[in-house]
Amino acid sequence: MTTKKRNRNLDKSYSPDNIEQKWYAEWLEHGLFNAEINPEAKAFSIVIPPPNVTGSLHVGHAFDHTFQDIMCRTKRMEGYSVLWLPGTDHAGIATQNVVEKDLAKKGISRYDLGRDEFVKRVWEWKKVYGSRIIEQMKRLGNSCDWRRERFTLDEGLSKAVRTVFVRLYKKGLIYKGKYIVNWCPRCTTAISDLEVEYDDKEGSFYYVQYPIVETDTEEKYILVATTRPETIIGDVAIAVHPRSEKYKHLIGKHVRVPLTDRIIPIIEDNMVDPEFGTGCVKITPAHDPNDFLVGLNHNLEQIQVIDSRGIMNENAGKYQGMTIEEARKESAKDLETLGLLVKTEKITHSVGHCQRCGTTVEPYLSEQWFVKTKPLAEAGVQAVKDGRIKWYPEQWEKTYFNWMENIRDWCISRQLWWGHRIPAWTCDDCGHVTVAENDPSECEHCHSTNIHQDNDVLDTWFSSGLWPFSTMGWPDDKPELKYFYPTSLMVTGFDIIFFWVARMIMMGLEFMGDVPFRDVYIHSLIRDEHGKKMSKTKGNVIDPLVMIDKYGADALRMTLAALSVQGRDILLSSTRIETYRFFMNKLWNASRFALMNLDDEVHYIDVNQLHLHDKFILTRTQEMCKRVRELIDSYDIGTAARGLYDFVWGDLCDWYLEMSKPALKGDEGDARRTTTMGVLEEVFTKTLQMLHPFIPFITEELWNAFGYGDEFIMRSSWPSPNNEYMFNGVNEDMKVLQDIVRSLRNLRAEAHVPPQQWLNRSVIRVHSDTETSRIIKASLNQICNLCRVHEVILEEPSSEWSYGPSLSSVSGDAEVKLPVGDVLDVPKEITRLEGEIAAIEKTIASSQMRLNKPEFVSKAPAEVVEKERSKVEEGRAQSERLKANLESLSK
RNA sequence: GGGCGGAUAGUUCAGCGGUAGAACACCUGCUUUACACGCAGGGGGUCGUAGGUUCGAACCCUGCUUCGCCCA
Repeated sequence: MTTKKRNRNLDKSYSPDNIEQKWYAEWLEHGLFNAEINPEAKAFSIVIPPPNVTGSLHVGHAFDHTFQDIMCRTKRMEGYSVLWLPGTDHAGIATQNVVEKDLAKKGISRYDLGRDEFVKRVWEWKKVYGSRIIEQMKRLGNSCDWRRERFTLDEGLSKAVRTVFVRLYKKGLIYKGKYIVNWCPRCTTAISDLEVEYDDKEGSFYYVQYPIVETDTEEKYILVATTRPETIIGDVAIAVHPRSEKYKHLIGKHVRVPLTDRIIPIIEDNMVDPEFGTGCVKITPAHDPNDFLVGLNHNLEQIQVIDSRGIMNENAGKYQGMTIEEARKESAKDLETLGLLVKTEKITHSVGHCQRCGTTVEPYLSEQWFVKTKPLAEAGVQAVKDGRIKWYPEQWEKTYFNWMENIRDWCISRQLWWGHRIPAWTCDDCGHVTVAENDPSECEHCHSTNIHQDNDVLDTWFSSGLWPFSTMGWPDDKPELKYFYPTSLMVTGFDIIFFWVARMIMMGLEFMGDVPFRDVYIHSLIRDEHGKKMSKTKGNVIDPLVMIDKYGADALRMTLAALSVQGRDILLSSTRIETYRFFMNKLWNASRFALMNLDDEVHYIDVNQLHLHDKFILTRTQEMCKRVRELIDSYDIGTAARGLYDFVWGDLCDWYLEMSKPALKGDEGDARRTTTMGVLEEVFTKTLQMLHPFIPFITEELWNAFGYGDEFIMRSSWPSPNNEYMFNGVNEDMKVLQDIVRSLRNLRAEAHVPPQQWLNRSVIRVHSDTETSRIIKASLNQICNLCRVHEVILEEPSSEWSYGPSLSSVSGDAEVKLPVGDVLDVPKEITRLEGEIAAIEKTIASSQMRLNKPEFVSKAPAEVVEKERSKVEEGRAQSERLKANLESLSK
């Protein structure tokens, strides 16, 4: 005989306080999150998308992490050796900005400190604040192997970054050059194309006349439209389309650049759209990416008039020292004075902004490092086409292909101090650039010791791209890499598909020779309850930590899991979380009920003692074990969570627990009581296990209360369906019973019988040779119990009616009646019956209409036709019975 | 300009070829011996629009309207 030490003194309502922290500490202490290389077991691994070290946990992380935690916990229970590898990234610009702002409060700039001292300060800052988000992740219940926590600027990861840089450089896939890049004048650094966000902004089109120098033309001016008059002083040409009827006779002539004395040519270039604006454009190679290319093709001068801080420079003449905005106004005014400004026109155009600080991005000519991405991208496309990587939902594959197939070179240098400094040293004597993994002491070409390291650091995403293998010790040959790489799954938001997912694929293929992950699950973003993006300025941010404090981590996790659907934004509100908080209490109380009715003995189920409702809940439990696992394995955690919610609240609490009460009280004898206890044990054990990945804390607590604490639920195996407890047809039979019960309860409510009042009897009239009759007969006591009547009488529909005035309704092929004596409100009951009859006849009519169509009968599947026929048949029988009742009332 | 996704009950969403569902909100009863963080019952939808395919369409196809996102 097995016994369990039960805790029958659970609080009347669930409170997550203490419980969550207590179990997290226990799990940690027992090393349950630790990933071990176990050749006997299959590996399952996820590397976490490293949050920004400056950040704090927002609800998007909470969602992302809940999803990963559910996967990891489930896989552990399924017997995999699971690695969930956590960490943070150094977020170059963001972190540098934060620390600079902090210093600014004390009136210090990073230049006052110098590079080394500043970087030291950032590290200090990181030490103090960088662990905040990690602590927050723990509150959510993340089962990460914290021993393996990594940071993109760690020694190991930095080594990986250098190795990759050097190898790509040697392969010719990294190069340095002077190009137009996106430049943030506030952050004073280059940024990649992806870090520019475009917004429609109000602006003006300035129509400016450029005086033609030659006198042999009919026109004296050529009219150019520009949004940026402040760059006119940097103009080096006017371009027209070679076949432009309007302008082709001007090709080769010259114009005088307004506001200057310079003379520039009118050139032809296919890039010009003759339909747009005035049909010709000014060329400013130093301040526009398109003009830059035109300038290269025509070998034009590059005149920079704006500096790295967005201030007009020494080439800008009288505008020197002005901001771009000021210079724009001022030059427009001057053009007007000169009579060269024909008109201005309001337009909306797309303007790029720095993703980090919102400042208008400037096209800026500077020396930068780039990755030649084409060859890497081709391999990345192939990996997905081959099926080595699968996207969930599949549609994202298209987005990925589209970007990868049109990829442009990636500007990887940043003019920052916080980050991986570019491992390139230029020789002051011979000019040769030495790129090396270890800091060189001399130029590899001329052996001069007069060398200096490049000042720039690498884009943070350069190091994030290596995350799936750099975190496992690459470039060293580590057993982790063999066992856990490629990782099983990447879970992240669609907003970083290009920034990160695509780059990990390229880097993984290039350096590991294999994909970084087999599956990539892309989820939507969390928005507020009105579908608005959460932002601090809008004040609609839902802080997951506040929600955890208020409702508990389990409630938040369950909410996020249940709301998750593929391919749609997730709208979250605190009332949503409240709903799932109530679910925790429901589960708590259901368990409390079970515990109050269990003794310390573990009772086994005597299959011969099972009633319909027992078989039903046992069968449903086994079905859930199979289904939930399948759903989780196919990443459909939303359906899984909602299914569990409905199962617990509906099948288990509303029906089974209510129906188990008589047996548990002993009303059905000892054998029934012990078997029912066995059923509770079976159902609760498995239910808690299935719920555990979603709501780990409360399930661990309840697992203990049930006395299973010799082993953590976290370490238990995913429950497997037991065929002995699966019974054919019980779900359908149960539905018949439930419909009868609902009909009777409905009659009670219609007659305003107070819920607690017991009625003497109800009568169910059904042919005794039917399934329905068999089902009801076997569950008479249950009907009494659920409908609060002392007696249920089963009789033939033809029997003479002898129970006086009563309410009646139909349920399937049964007629349910509730004798209520003289209190029957006859006119009201007549109206109700008429309504019920009308509803039934409507369904008969619609079925009949289908059956009347010969095509339906001949073409629809036989079972569908049969279903319609039986609907008509049953409907007619029902309506006849109700009509008879109606008639007897009307008398 | 190219691409993607959404439009279903008051609200937020499931359903995605065979009789419209849930949660919240609303209404009516309830101190029913697990739970008022609860129980029972109820009202509420011509499934954006116009066509098409089909015996049958919320579901498949096409156009349109509208909202959102990504890319250029």
